[in-house]
Amino acid sequence: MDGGPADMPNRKSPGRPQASDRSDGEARDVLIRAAANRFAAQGAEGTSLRQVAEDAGVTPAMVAYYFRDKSGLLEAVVRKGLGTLLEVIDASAATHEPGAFLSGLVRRYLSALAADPWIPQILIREVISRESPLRDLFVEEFASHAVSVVPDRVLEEMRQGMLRDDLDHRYFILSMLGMCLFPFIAHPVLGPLLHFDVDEVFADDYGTHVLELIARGAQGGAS
Amino acid sequence: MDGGPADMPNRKSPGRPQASDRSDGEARDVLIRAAANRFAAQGAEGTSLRQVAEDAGVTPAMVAYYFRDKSGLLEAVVRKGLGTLLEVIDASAATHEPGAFLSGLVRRYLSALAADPWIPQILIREVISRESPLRDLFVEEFASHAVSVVPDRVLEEMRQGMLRDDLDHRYFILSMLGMCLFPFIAHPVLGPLLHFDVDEVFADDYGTHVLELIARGAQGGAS
DNA sequence: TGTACATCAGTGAACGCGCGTTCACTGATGTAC
DNA sequence: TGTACATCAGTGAACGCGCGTTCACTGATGTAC
Repeated sequence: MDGGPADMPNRKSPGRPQASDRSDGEARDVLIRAAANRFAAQGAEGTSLRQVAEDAGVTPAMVAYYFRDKSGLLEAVVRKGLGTLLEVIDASAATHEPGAFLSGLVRRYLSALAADPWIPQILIREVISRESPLRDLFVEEFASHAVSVVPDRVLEEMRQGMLRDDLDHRYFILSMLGMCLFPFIAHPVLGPLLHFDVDEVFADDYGTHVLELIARGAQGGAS
Repeated sequence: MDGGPADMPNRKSPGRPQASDRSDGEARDVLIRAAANRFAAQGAEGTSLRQVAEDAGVTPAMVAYYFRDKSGLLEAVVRKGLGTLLEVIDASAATHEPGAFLSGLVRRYLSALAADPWIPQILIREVISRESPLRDLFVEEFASHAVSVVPDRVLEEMRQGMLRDDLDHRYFILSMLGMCLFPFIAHPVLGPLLHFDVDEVFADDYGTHVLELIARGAQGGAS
């Protein structure tokens, strides 16, 4: 019955695994992906490291090994999400065609969120609304850069006449962010009720809606 | 030193309290208010019943006494918030002046959220995005009613020519909800960065911004 | 109008479970001589 | 080219703390006779 050292198909066994056993991603990345999905679905406090570890196919002790503790794991997840969003901002800022910044940003933003819906969910639930060390990370690593780029470009589009110059740009940014983020957060409950799904097609259609709303407003001919 | 039965200024003592001791609100209401604030600031899972009880000036056992368990307390908090929002919808729906429904709804909505910022924070974090029994409560007690009223009135305003009839009303509702809710959720982190506060004055100014965005769009003369 | 009793609004100590975290090991891999 | 050793990637059992929850009580209040 004991066919030798290679008769266990499962990976779980003490000692350093053979290099051939290590599947595609390293344990560290697998943990981050598993944690991102769990944290988005259940909240970080509602998720146990045992759950995350089981999803990732490793032992909970691995969290301490790679991330020191649970908060380190959450921080790694958040850093990954913020990195994605920073790329979106910088890619949009690279365009200097007049009036193309805002529309490019909206489309890239929605597309990125549709690809990784855990990003807005975790940012809203674990970072933006909670007072925590992650808040500082968010401000230092992301918001300060975003705030130094986006409002300037919005004001520039106002000066170029692409946007009304009597807009309060702070309110405008708030409403843009709200429009773009909300569908991804509300999707679990409003998706079935309003019949929408968050995928690449939705990102495209909804982006068109948002940009048209900016361009023409929503009011009909009877103004 | 022992001056008799009335020498303890603090309330904590075994036995039923004297009627005169019972301060304004009953313990049940005090617990709901304390829980609403804590849950909004730290999340429900990040809040212990001992914290809530201490804020309310009672014993954690009181949660079981009035609400059976922690989930019952959260449910009571959510019911209270949904009740407030239902009143807002019904008050707005009572107006039958053409075109006044949507603007009235936005203004009342923002005003109600400014008065009780814990409502959007708890709805987003504990109800809307999480799969839980609260989701069903939300759908049955609130969303089904809201969905039976709001889209019809929006479609009516489209027919009356107040709104463009080529709008996708589902996307329109999503973007309106996002614009109205987001500032209250993001306020803890974006408030200091964008210099805004969520109070009655903000509700008024921001409401004007949102309604103008709907009415005219954001685009300048160079369209 | 007294009195006995049920009820009501709460206390406070204790329990047990699940969680994050720790720690002593293990066996494969890379490296110096 | 061997061999000894440090390192690396991971296991798995155990620990202790804090949490939600339970339970036996307590003393004021309302009520029936």
